[in-house]
Amino acid sequence: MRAPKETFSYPYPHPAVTTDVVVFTIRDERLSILLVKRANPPYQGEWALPGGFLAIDEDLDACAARELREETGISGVYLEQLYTFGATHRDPRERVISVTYYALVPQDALATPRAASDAADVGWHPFEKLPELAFDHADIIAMAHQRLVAKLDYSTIAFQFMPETFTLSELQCVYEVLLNQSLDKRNFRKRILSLDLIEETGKLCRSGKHRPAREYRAKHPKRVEIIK
Amino acid sequence: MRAPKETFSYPYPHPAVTTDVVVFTIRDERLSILLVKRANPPYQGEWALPGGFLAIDEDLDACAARELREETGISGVYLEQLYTFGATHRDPRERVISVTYYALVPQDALATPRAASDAADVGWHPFEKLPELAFDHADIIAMAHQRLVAKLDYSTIAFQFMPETFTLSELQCVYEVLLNQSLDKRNFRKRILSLDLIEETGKLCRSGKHRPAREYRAKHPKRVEIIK
DNA sequence: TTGACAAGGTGTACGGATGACACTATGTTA
DNA sequence: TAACATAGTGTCATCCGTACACCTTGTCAA
Repeated sequence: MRAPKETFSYPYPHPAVTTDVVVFTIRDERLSILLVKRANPPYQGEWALPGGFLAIDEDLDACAARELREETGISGVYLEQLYTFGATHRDPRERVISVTYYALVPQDALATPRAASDAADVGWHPFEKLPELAFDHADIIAMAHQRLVAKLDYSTIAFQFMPETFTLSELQCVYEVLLNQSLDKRNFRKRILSLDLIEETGKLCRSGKHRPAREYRAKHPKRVEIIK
Repeated sequence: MRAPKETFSYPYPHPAVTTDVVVFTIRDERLSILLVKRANPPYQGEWALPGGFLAIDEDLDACAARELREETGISGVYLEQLYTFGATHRDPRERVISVTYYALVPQDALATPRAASDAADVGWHPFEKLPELAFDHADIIAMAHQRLVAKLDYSTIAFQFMPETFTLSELQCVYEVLLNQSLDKRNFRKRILSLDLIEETGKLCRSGKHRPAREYRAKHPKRVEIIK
């Protein structure tokens, strides 16, 4: 991918620029984060966020999307710039500025992510018990989580965790996991339906030995609306 | 400042990294932004945001604060990272990633800013009638304004526009300018005082031929609290 | 001295939104 | 056909946001 044949010179020192992505999903009713095990130094063998160096002719958003796709096989998901981390010694190799993003992956996404060449392993880790992380990636995750929870309050960002169709109970479960508290079923339904942003598909969702639930879909699945 | 004696070489191309700062204040009951007129190409003679290149051993926040101080003489003000702009051809010279910040300057700050060596001029411009701007700086300002207005709703960020002591009418005026609408005096006072984040100094503020107003100060002037 | 001026400072009542709360409905399975 | 497990539904009390008008007080000029 990066095969040096020449060198690139500048009259002033330049930092390297990377993008790193905090990928959230909800698995088994737990908020989880996708991590890759580093195959090479520094921090060889430790878990880190997917990410990598910006190509010189590539937009930042494109770089984040590409790294995500290359390192985990995930694409087409919600991706938003988070913050830029640039402390002077956050990478022992050279000065590195990391433009960080966060991504939200729907629950069902059959994303058993595959490891890329420069990763020894890839896997989902529950947010509540993350391993030790390389670089300042624990700080990045903390900020991403903060942003995600804040956005629950004033946007429909949680819909990005849902598959194309879903039931109200499933949606409520996502909110409960993210907020880490249980919600009243009637109030929850009242509030969500009053937004007028989801509609019934007309189908029922059968699962288990009990009454089937109505199936819904987002009217604009890709859109994150600001509410209230 | 940047006197090249040698060159710096890397096995892969590196972008340049800059910080740019959107400096807001309120002057004459108008939201205003500090711009510098560029003394050198590209965009020579056009207005731009204060900012400049990141030193290789300098933190991002420090770079923004330094550029602000060097180019305008302003320091010690509220400064927060906004967003990172990195479109591939936003600077004609080379690939440049701009980590942008916004700053809030108190009303009274006797900041008649002084022009630095690489600026032909420095001055405040009303947000409502900005000149043509260099690079993608108009986009940066638009995003900063959006962030600022959003934060009014759920934080005490507006206090950062106030001098050390101020009256409730002055504070209300700041909110009215930022929200671009008039507010009810009683409701405004009720809401602000109920936060319990400002206190009376005990002094009165005389100005004009009318009843003097009580003077207040923020209990924690440097802190921006999240409210509600 | 006094009266006009101009902004400072104060309370109440209404309506909508939010939060608490419990039972019936329906498909599955044994 | 009965037990089970989740789906689905409405009301009432409380709180919060908003609308609204008059008295107070220092200044200044007549």
